[in-house]
Amino acid sequence: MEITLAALHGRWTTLVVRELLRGDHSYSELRVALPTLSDKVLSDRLTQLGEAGVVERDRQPGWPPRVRYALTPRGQRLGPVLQALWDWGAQAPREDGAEISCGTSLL
Amino acid sequence: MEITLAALHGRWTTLVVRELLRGDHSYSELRVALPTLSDKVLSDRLTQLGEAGVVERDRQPGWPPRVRYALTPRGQRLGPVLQALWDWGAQAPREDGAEISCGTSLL
DNA sequence: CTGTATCCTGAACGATACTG
DNA sequence: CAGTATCGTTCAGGATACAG
Repeated sequence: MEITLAALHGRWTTLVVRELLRGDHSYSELRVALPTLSDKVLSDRLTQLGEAGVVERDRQPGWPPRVRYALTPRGQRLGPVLQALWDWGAQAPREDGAEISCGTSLL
Repeated sequence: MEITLAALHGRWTTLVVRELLRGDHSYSELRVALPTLSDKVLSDRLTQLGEAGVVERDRQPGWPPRVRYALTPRGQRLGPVLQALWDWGAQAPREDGAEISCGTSLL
């Protein structure tokens, strides 16, 4: 559990993972999708996630430089985890019973 | 999802919740079960979790003061969430396939 | 017993500017 | 395009002492 929390450490990490769950992205695509993150933080998170074995960096030769970020198999398995986080947050306001009916997905 | 992460905010929050998933506890029982937390942090987490509607504080009259902390129904529903975090962390080291066979539980 | 008050440190965050 | 460097701010966390 500590491992997971360490991998997801940081306020924005889950958002980055969520974005990559939809498919791989370039750096600028991530920047557009997550405008609240500064360059530094986005870079930090990508590095951290790389070290955690969650994302893979694919640098393509040529000019201009193109880099694609994709989830590793291990990263893909974070899908259910994020879904669990999402679900609890979505149903949390209700005291008990009577959950939100539709099967909302985070994707 | 932000709601969930806000509720679980802090390095030690999940450990407090995990402890309370086993049943309600007094303050001193929590302190013994979680020796790594300073008084301040434990108090902070309990207050935060109270405001998040996850734990309930039950102050009993008389002397010496006795207080019991218990999860609300909403807090109980964090069980599967923590389990998801636990599971990912437990299987993460393996690249793919061949998971840890036993159905380890965090409780 | 059950906490709160205070002070301190280190880490995350955010903005901006700059490099390969 | 894809980042890194630097700097200042903010905030969680740890230790200790004190209070209801």
